[in-house]
Amino acid sequence: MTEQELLRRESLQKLRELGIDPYPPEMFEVSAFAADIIANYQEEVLEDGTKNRLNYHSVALAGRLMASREAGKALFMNLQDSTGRIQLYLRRDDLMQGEDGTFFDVVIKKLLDLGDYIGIKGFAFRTKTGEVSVHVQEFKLLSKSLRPLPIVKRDAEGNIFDAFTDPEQRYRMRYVDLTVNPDVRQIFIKRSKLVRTMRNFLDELGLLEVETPILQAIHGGAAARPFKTHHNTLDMPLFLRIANELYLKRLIVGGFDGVYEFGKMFRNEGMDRTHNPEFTALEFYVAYKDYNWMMDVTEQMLERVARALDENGGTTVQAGENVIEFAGPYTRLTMFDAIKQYTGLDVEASDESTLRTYCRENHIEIDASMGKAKLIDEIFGEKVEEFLIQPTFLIDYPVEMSPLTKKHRSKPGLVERFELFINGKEVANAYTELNDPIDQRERFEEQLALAARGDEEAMAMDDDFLRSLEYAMPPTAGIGFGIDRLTMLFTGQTSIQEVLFFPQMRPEK
RNA sequence: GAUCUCGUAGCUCAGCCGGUAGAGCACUUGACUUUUAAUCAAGGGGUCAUGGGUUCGAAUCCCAUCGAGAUCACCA
Repeated sequence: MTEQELLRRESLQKLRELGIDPYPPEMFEVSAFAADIIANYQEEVLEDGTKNRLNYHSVALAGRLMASREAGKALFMNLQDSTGRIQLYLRRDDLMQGEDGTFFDVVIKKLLDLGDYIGIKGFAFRTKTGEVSVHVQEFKLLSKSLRPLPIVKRDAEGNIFDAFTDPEQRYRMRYVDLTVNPDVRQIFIKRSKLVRTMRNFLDELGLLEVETPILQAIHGGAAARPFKTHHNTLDMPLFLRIANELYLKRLIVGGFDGVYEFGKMFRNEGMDRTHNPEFTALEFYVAYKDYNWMMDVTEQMLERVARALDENGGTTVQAGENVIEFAGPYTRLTMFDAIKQYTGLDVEASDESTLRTYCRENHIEIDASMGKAKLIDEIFGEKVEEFLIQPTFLIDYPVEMSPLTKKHRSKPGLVERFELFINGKEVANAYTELNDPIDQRERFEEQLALAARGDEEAMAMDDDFLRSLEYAMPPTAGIGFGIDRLTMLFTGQTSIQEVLFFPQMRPEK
C-alpha cells in the first residue's frame, strides 16, 4: 500500500475512535444540486449596501469532496455532485459543538480526504469574489475514500492541468475517469439520450420493443465469426449472437406489425478504434413497408436525434473538419453510380476478369474466392466509402452480397438494399426483406456454395427460419443501426472505447 | 495476427549519447475566519512494467515477456 493509502486508513480508524461511522447506513436527504444553485441563485443589494439573499435559504447537498483550501479558521471546499461542482464555505465558529472545536479542527481539517463523499446543509450566498457558494451549517461524512484520486485542476480560463489522460487507466478504472473528467460523463449522457430519442421515435411509430435470444444454436443473420460457449445441462454448443435479424423476422411472421430491439451483438473479430467484441445494434422491422419507406423514416429519426443532442436544437454535427447535416433528405445513390462517380469504372458493364484487372491495377487486395459482387464491394470499400461524408443512402446492391434481401423490383441482379454512410463510415444497413421462402432457400444454398469456395463470411442455413417464411411473412422493411458508431458521430469521438463504459481490455497483470 | 511507439512517485511529466532518481500537483507538519490552479515555510514518498543479458557500473544499451496506443489486415 502506498503512503497515502496508509494515511487514509489511519484516518478511517481515528474517525471510528471519535465515534464517527465512516460508512453510515442512513439515507441523506438531498434537496438541491450544485448546477441549479449556481444557475438560479439570486440576491438583491439594499440601499445601505448590504446584500439580501432571495432563495436557497436552506439546502442539503451531497457529493464528493474534490478540493479543499484552508484559510485559518475557515475552509473552502469544492463539492462535486451529479450536476457539477459548487464551492462550500465552512467556518470553525459555525461547526462548534458547544465549546468543543474538535469536529472542525480534527474531523474536517485532518481526517477528511479528497474523494470522500460528504453531505452538507446550509444556505447559498455569493462570496466577495463573486462565486455562488454554500455556507455550511451542518456537515456529515457519507463515505470515506481510501485511495487518492488524480487531481485535475482548471484555471479561470478553463485551462486544464494534470488531466487524467492515460487511456489504459481511464478504461480500466472508468469510475475514476467519470469522477475527474466531466467531459467523459457528458459523452455517456448523450449516448443515453440518443437511445432514448430513438426509442421514443419507434414507440410513436407504434412498434413493439422486444427481446430475442442472445444464446443461439445457429448464428445467423450476418457474416462474422461467433463466440462459442457450451450449455452444460443440454450438453450442446451455443453461440453468442452475431445478429438478431432472423428472430425479429420470425416475430413479424407471428403477426406483429413492427418490432424493434436494442441489443448487444458479439463478434469474434479483431479489435480497433471502431470495433469492440461486443457492440450495440438497434434493429427494427416493419410489415407492409419497403426500403424506400425505410429511407424516409431513417431521415426523420436521425434528424430528431440530432436536434435532441444539439444544445441549440440544431441539425448539424461537427465531425473533425466536416460539418454533417442531419436534416433530410439525404442523397440516394446506387452502388454502381457511386463507383462510376468516384472511379469512372462502369462495374455494371464489366465482367469478373475486368474487375480483377482493375483491382490489381489499383492495389486492391483480392483473392480467388471472390465473385463479381465481392469484387464490386471491395472496389467500393477502397475507392468510394471514405468520401461519403454527408449522410448518403447507398442503394441497390448485387444479389450475391445480400442473401436476406428481396430482389429488386425492376433491376435484374440487384436487391432492394441500402446502407447509410456518414462521415465515411457505414452506420445502418437496411432491406426490403426477402419473404419468398423458395428464393430464400436458394440464397442460403448459394451461400453454402460460396462457403465451399472458401468464403468464410458465407451465411449458414437456418431451417427453422425457412419454415417460418413458409408460413408467410408479410412484405417487410428492416434496418440495423450501429449505436456505438452513431454515438461516436454525435459526440465527436474517433475511438469506440470512448463511447463504451467498459471497453474490452486484456486482464491486468 | 503484423509493424511502429510507449510503460519512471497517487496523477501529469522530465531524466535516456551509461556514473548515487527529479519537478509540479496530490500527501504530511506549521501559519492564515471570503479562498478559488489559494498562498507561504518545512518535510515524506520510487522493485524506473517484469525477467534476462552486456558492463567495474543500467531508468538509460540489447533480448524476451506482459500491458497500452497508433497504423495495417479482418469485420460493423
